[in-house]
Amino acid sequence: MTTISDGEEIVFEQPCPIRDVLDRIGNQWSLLILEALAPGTLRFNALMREIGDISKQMLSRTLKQLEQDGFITRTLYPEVPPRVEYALTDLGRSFLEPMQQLVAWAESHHRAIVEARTRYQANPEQR
Amino acid sequence: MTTISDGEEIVFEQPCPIRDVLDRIGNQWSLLILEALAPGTLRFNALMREIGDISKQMLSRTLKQLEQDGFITRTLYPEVPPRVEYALTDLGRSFLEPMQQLVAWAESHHRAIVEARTRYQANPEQR
DNA sequence: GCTTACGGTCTGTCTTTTAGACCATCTATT
DNA sequence: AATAGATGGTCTAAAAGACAGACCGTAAGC
Repeated sequence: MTTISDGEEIVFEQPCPIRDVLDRIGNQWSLLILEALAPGTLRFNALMREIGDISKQMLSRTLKQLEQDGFITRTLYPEVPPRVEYALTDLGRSFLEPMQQLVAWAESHHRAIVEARTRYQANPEQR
Repeated sequence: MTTISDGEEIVFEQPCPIRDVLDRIGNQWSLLILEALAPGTLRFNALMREIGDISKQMLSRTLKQLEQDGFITRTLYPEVPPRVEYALTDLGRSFLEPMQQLVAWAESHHRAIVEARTRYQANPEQR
């Protein structure tokens, strides 16, 4: 992400929206979190368990980003121990559709990719 | 990526294909490269110019991955100076469809995301 | 009084990304 | 004749990012 100093304030350049969106959702964790939230609201630790191998830090940070970008809401119930619920917004839900297409593609072409890798490793002569 | 030692050899776990596919195409550069190649074959330096702010190293590395995974082909013409052409395979082209959907979503919801960010920064009190 | 659970933050380490120099060969310019 | 630029990369050192794990305060359960 390029930043240019415009007088006193910092301006974030977003030449094409794709870059901008990719910066956020173009990482493993964001997509996995959105997928985990697709069926419904989840709490912090429930998300951790659902995803399995994400660290607290990355979950916390990614959730913050997703909230910031309007994909999810964060609701804190001031109980003890605290309860925090994360849920998709309309924007987040609208993103599910293209994402599901991607996931579907991944599932149906996974075998082809694995095969391509095997082929690649079997023919190192032409490199 | 989790690895478990299975007796003598190392086994790479790929519990869900989504993780596996995301590992490769779930990064900025891969998607941008595939998008750049969508209209047709391009040479190395042409790709650099097209994408603009990618380093040679990352371009080289990501192209290698994409080739490995069967998304693109690499054709070296042994001339001087050397000419290397990158083109989408059928697999790569088939990926364009879900990707275009994602790009379309990004374009049409970009404004909403930027607005969400602005709102977020305007209301720091509830955090 | 010790452990567990909650939702995180902080720290130090490890990995990835980046910018930029470098390589060999040829053509075009000065 | 010297030099600059283009080709498609690799290499290195520094910056940025991700990770695991310790830590926090409060309260309930044992």
